[in-house]
Amino acid sequence: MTAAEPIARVAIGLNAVVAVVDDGRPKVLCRCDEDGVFSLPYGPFDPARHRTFEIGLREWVTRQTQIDLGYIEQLYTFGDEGREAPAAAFQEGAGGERIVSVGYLALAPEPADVSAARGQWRDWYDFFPWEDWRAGEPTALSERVLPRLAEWAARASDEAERAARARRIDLAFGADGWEEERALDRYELMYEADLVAEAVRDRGSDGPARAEGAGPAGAPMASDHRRILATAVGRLRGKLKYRPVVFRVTPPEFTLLDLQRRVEALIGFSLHKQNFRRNVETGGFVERTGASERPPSGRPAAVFRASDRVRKELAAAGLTIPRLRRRARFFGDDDGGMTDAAGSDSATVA
Amino acid sequence: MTAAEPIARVAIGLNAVVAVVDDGRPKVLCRCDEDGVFSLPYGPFDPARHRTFEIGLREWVTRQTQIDLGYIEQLYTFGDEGREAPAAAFQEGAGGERIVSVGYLALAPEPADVSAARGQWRDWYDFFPWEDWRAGEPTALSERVLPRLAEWAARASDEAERAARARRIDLAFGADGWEEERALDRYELMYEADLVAEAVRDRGSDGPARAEGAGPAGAPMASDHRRILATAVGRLRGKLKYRPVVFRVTPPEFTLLDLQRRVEALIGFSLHKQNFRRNVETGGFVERTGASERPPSGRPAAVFRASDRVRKELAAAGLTIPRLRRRARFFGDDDGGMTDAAGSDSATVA
DNA sequence: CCATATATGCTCATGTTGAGCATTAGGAAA
DNA sequence: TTTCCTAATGCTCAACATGAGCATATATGG
Repeated sequence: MTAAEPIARVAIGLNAVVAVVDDGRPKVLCRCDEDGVFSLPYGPFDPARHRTFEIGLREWVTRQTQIDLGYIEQLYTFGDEGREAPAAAFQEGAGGERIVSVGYLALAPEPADVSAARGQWRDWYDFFPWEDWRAGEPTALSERVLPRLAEWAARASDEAERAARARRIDLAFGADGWEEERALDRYELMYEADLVAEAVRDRGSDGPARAEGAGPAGAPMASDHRRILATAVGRLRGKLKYRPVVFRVTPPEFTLLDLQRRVEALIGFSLHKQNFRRNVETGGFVERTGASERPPSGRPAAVFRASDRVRKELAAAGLTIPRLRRRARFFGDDDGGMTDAAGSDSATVA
Repeated sequence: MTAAEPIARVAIGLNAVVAVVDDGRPKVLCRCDEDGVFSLPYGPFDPARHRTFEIGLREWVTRQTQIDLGYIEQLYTFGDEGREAPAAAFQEGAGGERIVSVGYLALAPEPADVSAARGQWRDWYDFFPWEDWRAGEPTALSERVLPRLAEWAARASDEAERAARARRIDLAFGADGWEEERALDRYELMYEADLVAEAVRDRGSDGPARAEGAGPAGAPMASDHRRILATAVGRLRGKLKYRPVVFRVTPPEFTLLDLQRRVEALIGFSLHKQNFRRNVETGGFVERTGASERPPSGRPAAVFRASDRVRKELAAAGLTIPRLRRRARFFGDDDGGMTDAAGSDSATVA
């Protein structure tokens, strides 16, 4: 009741997942340290200098990569012990102490040149090979990941735990259908099952991950950055379906196929071309510029841009990007399943 | 590049929005201080004692209200200056310094008795009268809130700002259809426009809010708690449509009308009874117990419970609640509008 | 038995979705 | 030029989902 306790202060780290689609691939801005370990741009939050997290984040990213962030959105705040420590070395004088990470997602229409700043744009599927279903189910998934998860479930101490593990695997890895937004669940499960290198690193456990490198378990990242990246992947995938965020990773003018490829890159699976076009056009998201573009071969494609309405909405800085009325369905979808969504989260544009 | 700066430490506050539906009304657990100001249960996060935020949060809530939280989910982390300070008095020795609030949403099937702990279950529409459309558009909205927002827009210094304000009002307050999930956007806009008492308090500005009390602008709360509550309302409303979360605010057995009323209470508008039933039944979310219940008058209603599938899913503690495949629509909805959603966010059950 | 209040069953027009066929328009090869 | 090849585009269709509302069933209280 009486809330008088000595207050512990905590160091807060700001992490950015800066995503673009380049050459048909979803890429994320990374830095690569001396040991070849990738990390996200990050830095400590200093309340004395920054009125908001976002201001601090923008400053850190600019300082580390020379990039000015446009659209950004808060993802999640990670506060659990043992996930951030090993590589959270940005701090001097914070050794061993808890660091809370606030993750952000930023989107940009193209990869800026970051070579001067030791930056790199990495295909995010390097970190999550099992998430890319554009060419069908990834072989790494069925041949390596799932069997190992099954072993992990089997290793459970008792039957109840075994069943619980099996159920979680089914849910995350889609026993009844792959759900692309579950990227975080999948990564977390693999972490728990010691299938990713970070788990071995953090827990000193000795799993199959040690020998893998960037194989079926994907490339590891510093600290809890891969977890933050997985959060970003899942969040962006969810959002793509309900918000015109694609236009944040798209140049002002584009063909519908280009647009589709960007969506596919992020969402991780392929779409029916004609239906995609119908959806986008009849939905009033795009409008023709009148120009057309000749592909290397084939009929020229009409060039589009985001519709006036969408552009207005994207310009509504500091306010959540809008949607129109969505009929309420309770509480699931067509398959009788349930989908994952969240309420309004805010986003800002520099 | 070199990340060596002295690291500032920050106090972190954990805030819980504990929601139930009681007697057809959505209620939130509050504490009421000496001055009659409501606040959410909260307390500082102490990394030395709590391995995770959630553990800390559960402890605080239990200590303050004797309640053991079940399902909880992280909402958002608020770090901006000037929103938390005035009433964030839980700390001794943190005076004036920045406090970061991590907000959580908790759901329970019924209101526990919290009278002994100075707790109260308050109808959340006391705080957001404009959010309850169950009986049609709230008069407070059209008669008081909207006109004042229009005045605020008109007061803008220049035309560009005026247009921007008008656009934001349209988006948040649904010029083309009310979107129930936008609760946070609406509250934030009202805060910016000095329509809510907290704005006056925080900024010392002198708006119409001062004279309102809990009138059309709703009852104020301590610190930034009302903002956190608005976040919770929006998030829960969004989630209700895609996840079987209703069953977290529902007793094990219920009639379909009871279920519907709970959804309506949270979502803030009324539903077509037969269609709701069709949706819930054909979706396989519920199953009949065989029993029936006699209402005060009228035909007895069949008693249902959450289906086996739903119960299993709800039991998947520590993992995001599942959904089945949702067909990808890009990137909007039927009306050609765009909807708000987010990716996977995790939730745990005690 | 009648009036009243729900619960519950069903129908219907409309709109959406997933698939796929057919046609069109450039460049390149024959 | 004519023929191929490759995409872009236009359209059709069946299955299903959604929003509304009519009709019936089963209680309770005169």
